[in-house]
Amino acid sequence: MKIKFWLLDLNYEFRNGIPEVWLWGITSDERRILIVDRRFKPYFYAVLKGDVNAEDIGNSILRLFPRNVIGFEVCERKVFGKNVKALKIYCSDPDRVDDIASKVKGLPNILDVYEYDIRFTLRYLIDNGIRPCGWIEVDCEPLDGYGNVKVDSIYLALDKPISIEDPSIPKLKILGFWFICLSSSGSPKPEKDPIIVISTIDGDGVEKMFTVGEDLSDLNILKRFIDYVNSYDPDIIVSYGSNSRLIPYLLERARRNGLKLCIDRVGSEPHTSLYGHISITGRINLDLFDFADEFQEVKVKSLENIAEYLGVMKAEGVIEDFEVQDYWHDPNRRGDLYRYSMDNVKRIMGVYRAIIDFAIQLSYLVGLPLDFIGTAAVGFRVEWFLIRNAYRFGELVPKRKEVLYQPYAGAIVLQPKPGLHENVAVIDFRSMYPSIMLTYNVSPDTYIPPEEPEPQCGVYIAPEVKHRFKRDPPGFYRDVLKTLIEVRDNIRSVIKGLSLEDPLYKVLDARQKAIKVISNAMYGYAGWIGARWYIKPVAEAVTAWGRSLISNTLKISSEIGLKVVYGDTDSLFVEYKPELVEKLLGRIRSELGFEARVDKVYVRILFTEAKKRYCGLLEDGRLDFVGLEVVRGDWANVAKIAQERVLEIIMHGEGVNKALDFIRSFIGRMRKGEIPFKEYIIWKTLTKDLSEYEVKAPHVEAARILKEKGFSLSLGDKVGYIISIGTGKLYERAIPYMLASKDQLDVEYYISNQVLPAVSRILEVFGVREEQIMSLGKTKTLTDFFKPKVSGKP
DNA sequence: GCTGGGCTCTTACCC
DNA sequence: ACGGGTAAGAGCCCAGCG
Repeated sequence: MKIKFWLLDLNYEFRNGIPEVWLWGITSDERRILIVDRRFKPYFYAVLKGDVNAEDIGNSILRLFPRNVIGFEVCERKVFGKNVKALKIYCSDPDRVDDIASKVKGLPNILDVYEYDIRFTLRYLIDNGIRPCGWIEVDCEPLDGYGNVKVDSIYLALDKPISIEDPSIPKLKILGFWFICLSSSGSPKPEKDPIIVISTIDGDGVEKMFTVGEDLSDLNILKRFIDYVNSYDPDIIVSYGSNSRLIPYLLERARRNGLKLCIDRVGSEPHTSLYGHISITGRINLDLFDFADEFQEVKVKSLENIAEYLGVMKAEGVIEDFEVQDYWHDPNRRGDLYRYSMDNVKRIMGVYRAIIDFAIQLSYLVGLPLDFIGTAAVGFRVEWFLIRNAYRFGELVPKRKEVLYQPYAGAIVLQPKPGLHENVAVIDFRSMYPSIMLTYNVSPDTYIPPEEPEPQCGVYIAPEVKHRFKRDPPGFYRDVLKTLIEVRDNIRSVIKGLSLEDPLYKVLDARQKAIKVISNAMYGYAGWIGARWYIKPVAEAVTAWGRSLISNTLKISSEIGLKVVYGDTDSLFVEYKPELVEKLLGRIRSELGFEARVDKVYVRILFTEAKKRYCGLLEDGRLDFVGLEVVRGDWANVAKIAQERVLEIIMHGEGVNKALDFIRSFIGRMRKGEIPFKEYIIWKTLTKDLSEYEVKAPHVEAARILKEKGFSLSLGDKVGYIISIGTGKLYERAIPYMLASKDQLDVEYYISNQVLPAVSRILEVFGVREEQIMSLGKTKTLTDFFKPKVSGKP
């Protein structure tokens, strides 16, 4: 019989000497099924020396490893674009492929071995051309003997699964959860601190809450939680921080209580996978924290901040770990704990709804299961996408090598013309780096090293660096990028015909966004020394062509008399004279062979002397803040608020005097203590282990204090601290914000080292020096603002 | 012993 | 554990100083 299903998750089991791939699926009539495929065998490639008899070598390998090697095929493949003769060597045990490959590598007439490090389940997906979060059809028959598996039906695959193009998504059963623990000091420790409330919400909005009694024994609530998960039987279990914190905590609490946390579909506990995330067999363990990086505007990546940013819920009523005991021991406030726990599940469900379409499409495009895709760093997302395409291209996947880091030149950034400019158009090249790779066939398999002769087809030569790339045939990157662009254009034209309410709209829009993300990350991948396909000249050539594009555009601008005020990498900021701008775009198209467009027009734009920092007023009255303190996460809010307000005043033409009035009154309010404590917190990331810091720094000292008090901190965490009154270095005066109070704040430090630098950076452009801001001396008049003078720099 | 200039370390941004 | 280019503050070092 033929079964069509949507692939949720997969794993493999080694049973009776046969590797079985288990495909967890959902059918269109919403049955949960398991398909077992015993037909797929693990393998690796051995590339042979040119003049040998492949059959003989294959047979000798068969004889050498009678139990482990079960067959071979002779085949033609490519290694960095060069044709090679290879043996595809099939093994019996997926876990021994690595080992056999390394032994085969040592045999005579073998040049090298490949693809022994591609995981079996991913190998299965790639070779069958099927994708997680996609529809699949397979010929199969019912299968018995898998009694402990919790699905509606189990089948044995009789043939290769086939991918079915169908963008629809079945109704998934979702369960969001959160819990709160009672710690006596610092962060809760699962070895001693019990869970006091577990809250859940399902996909239909049904809320459940499990609470402990006065005895603080969490045995019972863990049991009830486990039972509930199993009876609801979700496809996706979603939370925030599940991989690093929540599930490990639950596992340890269960263990302490003599329980097994059996919440998967085979009756076992969650386990850590090779990729570092926690796997719940047959379900998706979705950790929304893994997607927090997508929201660059949110600086402190807490659940409440992400949820607020996405418009789910205000970041209010938050109860921090160290405050839990106060609430618990106060009968009047215990309810607040329960409310907060449930609020967090509401936040989780809201964030889930905001990201799930994108996550599903990224999983589909890249081919990594939904629970890996979030955990995978950008480089690995690109890489798995490439590996899948390499198979199609006949290119063997190179192994990762240790490569020496060698920096290379990047993009051009122009010195901005400081001051206020009116009517400025931002011209940018559309997807500059991907376009360059496409146009000049820049790819690891088209690169011609200096010692090699020029091929028949001719070469493209990169400016400055002179790296050469074959004109033909299309390289691996060109092929992949071309497909991505075609698919994206296609989707965008389909979307245009859909109404916003059409369920397909959301799906397809998410898909085209996923494609864009991967396309734009290809250049970065190419220059990453950890990349399997890393070849420095590939990345170096891309930036060289980019620089020449920008400098040629500059030349054309000056030829046609269009003034340029700034530019960065793939953009030029020019005075907005529509006819001249059109002329420029036309010449870019005809003379340079690239597409550029007017990205936006600023009614007014302010540059300081610094690159990468400006503020622009858009036609609709909104302000763009770029690079300035306003958008940085490592300045106290007082500085950001003050700078933002000053820029509003200036950009809307209200004049320098009004800005000065504002600053003086703001500083006055700071001194009177009218600004809330939280606006003084400075957040900085711990980028290494505390012991590895070479110099003392405030956030590192604050982190040390926290650690001493029993708070757990790890790499990548943000530390919030304030600077307190006192003498000595800043790092001696830094106090973690949760241990500090308002009266300890060194307000004068914040005025002189946070607020004044942030606002004077702006006002300097108008000739206002920092000392003048505080003095009540003569200040500029309103008319001066319209004839801005640059401060007295050489 | 203190000061200030210059260098280094560190973080976070832009594209 | 995706690239290079850039700004900026605070720590740190040490020459120079009656």
